[in-house]
Amino acid sequence: MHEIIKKTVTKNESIRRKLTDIRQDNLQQILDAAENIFADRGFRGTTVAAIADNVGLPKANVLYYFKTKEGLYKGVINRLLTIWMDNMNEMSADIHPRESLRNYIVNKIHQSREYPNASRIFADDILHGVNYLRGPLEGELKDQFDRTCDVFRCWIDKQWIDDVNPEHLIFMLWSTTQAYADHSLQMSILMNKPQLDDSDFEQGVKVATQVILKGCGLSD
Amino acid sequence: MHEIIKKTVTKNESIRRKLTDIRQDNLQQILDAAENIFADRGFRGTTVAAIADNVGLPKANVLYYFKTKEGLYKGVINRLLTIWMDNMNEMSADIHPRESLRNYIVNKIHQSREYPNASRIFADDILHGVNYLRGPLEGELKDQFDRTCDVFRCWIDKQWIDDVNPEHLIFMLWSTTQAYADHSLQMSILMNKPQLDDSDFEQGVKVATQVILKGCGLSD
DNA sequence: GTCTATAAGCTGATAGAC
DNA sequence: GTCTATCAGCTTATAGAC
Repeated sequence: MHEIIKKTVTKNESIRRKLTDIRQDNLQQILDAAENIFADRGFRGTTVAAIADNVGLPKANVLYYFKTKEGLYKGVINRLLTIWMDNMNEMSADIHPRESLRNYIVNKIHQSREYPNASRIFADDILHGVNYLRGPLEGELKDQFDRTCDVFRCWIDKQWIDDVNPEHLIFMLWSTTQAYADHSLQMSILMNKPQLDDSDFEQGVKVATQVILKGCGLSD
Repeated sequence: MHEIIKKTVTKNESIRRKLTDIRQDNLQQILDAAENIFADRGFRGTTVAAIADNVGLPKANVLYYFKTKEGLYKGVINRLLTIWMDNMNEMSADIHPRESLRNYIVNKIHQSREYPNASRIFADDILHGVNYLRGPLEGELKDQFDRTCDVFRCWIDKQWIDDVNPEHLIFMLWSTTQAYADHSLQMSILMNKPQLDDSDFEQGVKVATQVILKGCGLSD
């Protein structure tokens, strides 16, 4: 009898485990497809049907998992924010900006190349009325922003860099580096290329570090 | 008899003139409304009905003037491109970059403030699949881009500025200055303000000129 | 959990009276 | 030239059989 009970329990758990796996797998696949399509066509330009087709699932199934299109969009944004924050190598007041600032730029442009969806979806959210980023921007992103400003002020106090307004220096760093995701199409057209390649990203890193480091008073 | 004929002609012309005025006036109003709404919600997020409501005209009337939503969008883009190109103070190889480059930055940020719609609609067009800018980008905009690159190369040859890759320097100038239109919402949220004010645009100009001029090897 | 069928509403565009 | 009425198609979302 013990055996039977045990077996039954094991079997039930095994089934539950399997269903959980399917669920996790579907959630993952839906989020992946949604991320790509939202990045490509924006929130309003994306249809649930397009996402479902991309995963190979019926539309109703997608809506079973996420209930609404907005919910799915929020799911995508939240997942991207996690990666975004985790990958973010924050700058430190103790490490000299010559390395710290250079590292930050290299990292941000690398991120624009490897995860362009994040930058593009965020850009679309800010550009238009959707604005689901308002919450995070007022919370965790603002905290990070404030901390980075403090680091810059520290560097200025120590006279490691020139007296440059920290807030606007960050805006400059962000727009310059994120352009390699958001404006990559424009760049490639103007440079007569089908798309940006290794050398373009290299040049981008080179110009951004060269100009911003020297512009902040850091000699080569 | 001469008098009668003359009078009739005059009256017809007067009527035609008046109708032409109404036509021009309506076209203008529709384009104005469309520009604002396209800038706010993107191409796909904009409805013809919203534009018509904004002008106070029936939807069918708007479509009488522009036939299709795409046509209206193209009309808006073309009008913005004209302003964009006209307002563009191109840089000159003869004028020293200390003035020329500073002027360019001041002008671009001013434009981001005064005509944010242009920057936002262009950003949306590049960010998503719409891409009606591809034509101009391959034509007149590319010509201007190439000319500016040549000016930079000239400055480098004369050793007026450091050896900075001209293409990517322009990308940096554009993204930094246009951020004051495209990312103004993000900026204001992070700085705890309802919207950007005079001092923010001043600081933006200051930081951009300070960092980019010095970063290109131009001493204060 | 999955999927077909369908509701309910909106969108671009047109026909046709004035 | 203007506007009402309306169409055909698509969109989000749900009901209900399996």
